[in-house]
Amino acid sequence: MTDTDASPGPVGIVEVAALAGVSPATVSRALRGIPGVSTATRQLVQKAAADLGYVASPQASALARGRTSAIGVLAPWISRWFFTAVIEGAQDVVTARGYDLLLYPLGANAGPDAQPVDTRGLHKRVDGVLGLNVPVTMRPATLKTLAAPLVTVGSTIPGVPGVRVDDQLVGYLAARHLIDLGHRRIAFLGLDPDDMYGFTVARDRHTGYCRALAEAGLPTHPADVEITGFAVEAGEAALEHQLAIADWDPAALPTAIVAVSDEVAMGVLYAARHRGIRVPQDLSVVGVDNHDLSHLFDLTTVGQPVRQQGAIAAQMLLDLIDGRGVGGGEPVRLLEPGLVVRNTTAPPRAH
Amino acid sequence: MTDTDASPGPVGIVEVAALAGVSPATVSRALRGIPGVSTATRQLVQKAAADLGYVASPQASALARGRTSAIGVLAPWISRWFFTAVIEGAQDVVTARGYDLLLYPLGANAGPDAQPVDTRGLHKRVDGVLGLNVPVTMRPATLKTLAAPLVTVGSTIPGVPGVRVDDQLVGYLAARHLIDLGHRRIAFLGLDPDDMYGFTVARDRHTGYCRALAEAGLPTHPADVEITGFAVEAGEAALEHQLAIADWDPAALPTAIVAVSDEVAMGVLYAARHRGIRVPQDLSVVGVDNHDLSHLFDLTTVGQPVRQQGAIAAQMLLDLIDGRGVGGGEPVRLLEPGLVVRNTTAPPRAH
DNA sequence: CTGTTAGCGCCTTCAC
DNA sequence: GTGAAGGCGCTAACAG
Repeated sequence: MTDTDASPGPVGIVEVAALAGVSPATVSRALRGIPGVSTATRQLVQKAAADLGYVASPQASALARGRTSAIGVLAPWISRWFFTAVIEGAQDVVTARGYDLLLYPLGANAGPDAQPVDTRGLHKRVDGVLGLNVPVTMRPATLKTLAAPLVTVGSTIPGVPGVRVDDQLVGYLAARHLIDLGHRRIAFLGLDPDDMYGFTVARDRHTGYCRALAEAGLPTHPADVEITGFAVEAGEAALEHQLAIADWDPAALPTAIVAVSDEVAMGVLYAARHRGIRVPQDLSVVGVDNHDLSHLFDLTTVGQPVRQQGAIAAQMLLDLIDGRGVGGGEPVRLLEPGLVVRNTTAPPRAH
Repeated sequence: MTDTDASPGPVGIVEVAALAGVSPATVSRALRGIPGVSTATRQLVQKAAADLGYVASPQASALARGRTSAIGVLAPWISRWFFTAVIEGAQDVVTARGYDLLLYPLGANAGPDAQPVDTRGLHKRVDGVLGLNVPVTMRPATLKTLAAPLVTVGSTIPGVPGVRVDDQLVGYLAARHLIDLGHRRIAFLGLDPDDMYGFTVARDRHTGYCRALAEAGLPTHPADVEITGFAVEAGEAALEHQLAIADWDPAALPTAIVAVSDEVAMGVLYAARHRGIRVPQDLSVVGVDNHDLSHLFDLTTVGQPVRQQGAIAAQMLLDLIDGRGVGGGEPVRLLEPGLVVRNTTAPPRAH
């Protein structure tokens, strides 16, 4: 395995061709595993390429083939654990197939007054797009001008293939767990700020929560449902707000809380601790995600396979790019969530 | 602002040229803000381009200019908070300058028996590389074949420009804070697994810690320094190990701990809680980073400006790419860490 | 100030 | 099974 190229000039396909004593066309064919090249020639070329340390220019290749060998990740931002975990899952798959991953964080553009994302020309950069909780503001016209296959992870867009966890089941499992423990007044902290992102996630989880309550014959109290988004701070604020509504009497709080994400749950735990509310004795809390750090809080949560969603979505996207439709079935793959019981849930205090 | 292009065929530079009644070359010049185009013509072209929804093909442009307008991020992995925060900081800067960000996680290749990273051809994909805690295994020959400007963040490579926090000062501030509180036996949990990554980070922080102890005339006890890496689990394990060494007698533990990262500190806090060791009454803990979630643990920590490091590094890299050397001075920018006192540190128990 | 002429490096018809 | 020619879409160097 020779690993040096002392050649000063950049090595292109012609250099390899010269060394191997064949034409550039043959080099191209040989190196890409295209049939119609004798085994002997192929090996000869491969050796020459290796000796020279040749790697085809992605730009030139892209220009000639009309393919970029890159896929883009569209996400509101990336510093939330969920997104990076999905990206890692996707990365493995696309890398193995020779694709690069481009980051397109929407940043400020994910907010309520987001500009319609300019996706024109995106298809010139990437062969496909992975949309992580793509905001509603993207849908109207921009998606049409995207002109590249799109697969979503998390929040779903009608008519667009995607991967997500069964969010209604998520909400159901969380609420059901609390009901089974004996709770009868359960809050849901986690509706989306009005149309902020257009996530279907929060709404679906709320729906599942409502179903569990209904099944158990429990009433739903409007004040027990809060709009939070997914951030830690929102969880803190929501518990404070609940306290305020309860006239600062902890005993008047719901006895249990379903948080839309582990981050929100962490915020709730934090606020509870600082208010002297004991978890789980005074208040039970369930999160969602099984965040990498959730075990540090002994947080009971409804886990979802995050990296796996990224991997599956990437696979679907690559298949789409290759013309293979999403493997004959539903366009949206639903994964199963699973309850992870730790220590932030317990039966309610006896009155 | 017309925003539709009903034209079926893809619009290229010639279409725009035709509509504007000029040559492709003029379109190219006008759209890229190159001087030597009359204001009238420029506006004409811009209007035509807008009407057609034209965006130049990055590949074609790259091929013609010999520039990719992309920069690569080389990192062990991305799901650690530090890395994503750095990336976000960098993203803003590069995006504003029209560059894309490519992800090159080293993945399994970051481990002790990592393959020398294959960076040949990387320069064909990107104009520059941002190295986040690039492992030692990359240094030998691979860096030479990189053939593209490199700027590091975090761990430094001799002779390579970079941005990092003053890690010795980090270690010093953490230890000094504990000393000032009255602690006399302070552990350091955080040396790197032997040469695993070749980070300079851990070593430097340890050096600062030693200096603070020496200044205070305190002895350093070898058993009080542990190899952990940067992960949560390592923090848990390290405290368990400390307990084992102390024959499971909490009173025989050091009274304070400097953890190399907030994640390690979180692990320590978790283990302490489960062992009934009270923080900060029985044990003080200081972390490093000021992680987004560290306030949830009331964690005292030595904060560093993470996103800012990403932004500065990106700026340096772009300057390097543009031929402007790193603005006349040290090749490595040192940022100041700052102690953030919360509630995991207190004076030691009186004997 | 603007147009014309050559490529950038590779891939893909077509011939052989 | 292999080679020769043309072009992917844009930009840079030279004219004018």
